[in-house]
Amino acid sequence: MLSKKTQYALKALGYLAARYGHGPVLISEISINKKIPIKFLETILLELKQSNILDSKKGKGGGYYLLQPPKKTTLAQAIRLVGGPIALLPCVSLNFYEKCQDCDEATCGLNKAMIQTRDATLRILEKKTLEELIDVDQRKQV
Amino acid sequence: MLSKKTQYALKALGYLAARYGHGPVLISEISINKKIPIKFLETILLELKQSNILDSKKGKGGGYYLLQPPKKTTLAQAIRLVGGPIALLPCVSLNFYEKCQDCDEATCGLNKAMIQTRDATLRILEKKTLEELIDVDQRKQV
DNA sequence: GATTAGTCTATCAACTAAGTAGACTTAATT
DNA sequence: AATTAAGTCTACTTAGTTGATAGACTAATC
Repeated sequence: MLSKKTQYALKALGYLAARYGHGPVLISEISINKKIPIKFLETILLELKQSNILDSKKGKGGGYYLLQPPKKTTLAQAIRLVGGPIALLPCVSLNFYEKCQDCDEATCGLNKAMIQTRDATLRILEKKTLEELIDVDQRKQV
Repeated sequence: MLSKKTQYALKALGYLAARYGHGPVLISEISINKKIPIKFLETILLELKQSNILDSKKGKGGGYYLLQPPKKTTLAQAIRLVGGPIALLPCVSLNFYEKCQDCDEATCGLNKAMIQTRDATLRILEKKTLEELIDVDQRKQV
């Protein structure tokens, strides 16, 4: 299961994706529409900004906005930015790898099984982009 | 990523699978071989016992053992016993479902994407059993 | 310069991971 | 039968991480 933070980040990115090209969006607007605690959302958006996927504008008429078209960012990228590992075990994670102390990966059955699930998951998450997060009925707006 | 507890549980079950039919196995033996903190392991095994997948024998010559042949338990079952959700979001979890407050599942793009990854993951985890967790070079013993 | 909105710091609560201490149970030894 | 050793079972404590809240601060616009 993804952390709350990651879940919120995906929802916020989806909301911003629907508004791409239409100027900054208020934190409070995202918070209300996506039911995300506003102070938690602040820190998440700030972190996403520091990852250079978002930018913000201060003052009146300010807010957050996507830097690139939604199509350019895959779900796998988005998850890794805030949430960390996609794999179920550290020893099969591509980006957050840690070696097991107790087993040899060449013979470990658990490792083999988890690599398969990781690959199956990535096959999907690397194809889907932020554009797919836009609700079907809003998609024409983009 | 699975919780530490779930990771440990899978490793312990794998160890017990390799010893299935050969009497009780000491907690301390599993702890040493699988590098799991012994007191943490105790609580995990106890919980697994209460799920009726393991049983234990107290006193001298005691220990834990699998109740059923390793083949009978899938990895999906094992993970759910201790770790909970396999899905990446609550709103796509079969066994730990929670409705999102902010979206309609019929139109939500995130929901759709995550259902696909859940199904891909389950397709694998429901085929693999505890038998596959036995190290290749030990498998003949069973 | 007043208002609006993002940024930063500090704090708190809940949960997970892990360790400590001891009680209870069984089997072997005497 | 009593003792002892080998094991699980139960309760409590601590450290670290995650989730969530509050308030002061900074920057941009009007």
